[in-house]
Amino acid sequence: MKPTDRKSEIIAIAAQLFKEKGYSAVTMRDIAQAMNIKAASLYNHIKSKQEILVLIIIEIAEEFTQTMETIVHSEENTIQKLEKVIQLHIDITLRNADALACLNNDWMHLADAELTYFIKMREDYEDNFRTIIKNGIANQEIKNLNVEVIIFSTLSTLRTLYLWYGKKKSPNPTVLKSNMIQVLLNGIV
Amino acid sequence: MKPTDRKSEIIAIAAQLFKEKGYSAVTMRDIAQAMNIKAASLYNHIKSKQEILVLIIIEIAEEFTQTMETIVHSEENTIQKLEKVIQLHIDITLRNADALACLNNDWMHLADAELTYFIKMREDYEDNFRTIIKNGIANQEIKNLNVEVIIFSTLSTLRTLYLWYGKKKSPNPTVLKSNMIQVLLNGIV
DNA sequence: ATATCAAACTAACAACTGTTAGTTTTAATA
DNA sequence: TATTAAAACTAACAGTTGTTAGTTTGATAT
Repeated sequence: MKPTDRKSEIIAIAAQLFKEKGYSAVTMRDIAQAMNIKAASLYNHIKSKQEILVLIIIEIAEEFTQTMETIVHSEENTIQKLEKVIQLHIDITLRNADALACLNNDWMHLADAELTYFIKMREDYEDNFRTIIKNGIANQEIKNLNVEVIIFSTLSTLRTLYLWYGKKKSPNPTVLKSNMIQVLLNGIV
Repeated sequence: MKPTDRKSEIIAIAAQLFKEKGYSAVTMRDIAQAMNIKAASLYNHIKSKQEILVLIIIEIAEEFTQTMETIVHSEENTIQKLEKVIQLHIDITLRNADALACLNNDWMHLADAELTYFIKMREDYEDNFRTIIKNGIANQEIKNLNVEVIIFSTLSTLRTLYLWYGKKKSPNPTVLKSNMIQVLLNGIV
């Protein structure tokens, strides 16, 4: 479970702290203290605080973007595609909830090229999601409701999974997935 | 639209800035600049930066808590109660999206008594929501799915409404409400 | 015209921020 | 044992932070 090299360790601990208090509220001295070293020592491993944020966010954003790309262009039907999207979010949440929290809350503190890049990926992701839903409606696999409402209610839930997972009352991954599919696709009534 | 007194004006502008960058990343000088005054002048109207946060968050949290209390103890059936909850979130989102964003993202920067108070209100709110769902399942008004999954998928969507409202593609409030009820209660498939 | 008072201002503070430079420690290798 | 390189350290920097003290401005009421 423990990261092998020191740099990964810094990134993991930083993500954890960012999740709790947000990027701006966490100081380099906070991160250092959590590792039982001094702040200056961090710079033997990383270039800047900003670099930590980039390393936390971009990799995971790329995984979302690329997997979504694959799903959209697959030959499956709409329901199967949506199940794959749900699976994607659950997988990443289980693997790295801290980084996901950071991506959700602190992306706006990215700078320059990385900020632009991130926004582009997010737009692409949502556009691909929109395509799936629109095709589903056209095929009558999905009810003819407002597309934006469908997208945002589904994505809101999937994006904030990290907030709920790990709580006492949250179910195990398998139950979570099947229930999530039920709730998001078929409703609760 | 413009707040009558200067203090409300500060709170409104602060909420707007907090929404964009988060509490910690916004400085008193940022807030002052947005009002075309100097940072020190803010202290003629407010006690501290922390007080601004409290004023933004607590009032709105109390409204959620109290209205939810009323809904739970009403004589309506489960579906009607859930519709009222959806209505509550939409109403507050439309009236004060900035404060809602702040409540969602910056509550952890509350301190001492207010932090405790806020967490208590949030727990009460979720407990009441849980009660509604459990009763609904017992009455067979709601499918017998995992209660926590139902709660968190619904609440996630309602809580992050502020992220979506105001975007070009978002529908008008009436359409939003009816579609939201459809999607959250009856599903999309 | 004078007094009043809210609300702006200037100047400054002590603490904290990210970061750099240069030095010492630690542990593995030759 | 001596050498080396990674990774820790101390000390300090320049800029920013929330906040206070004391002063000036400008409009309103006397």
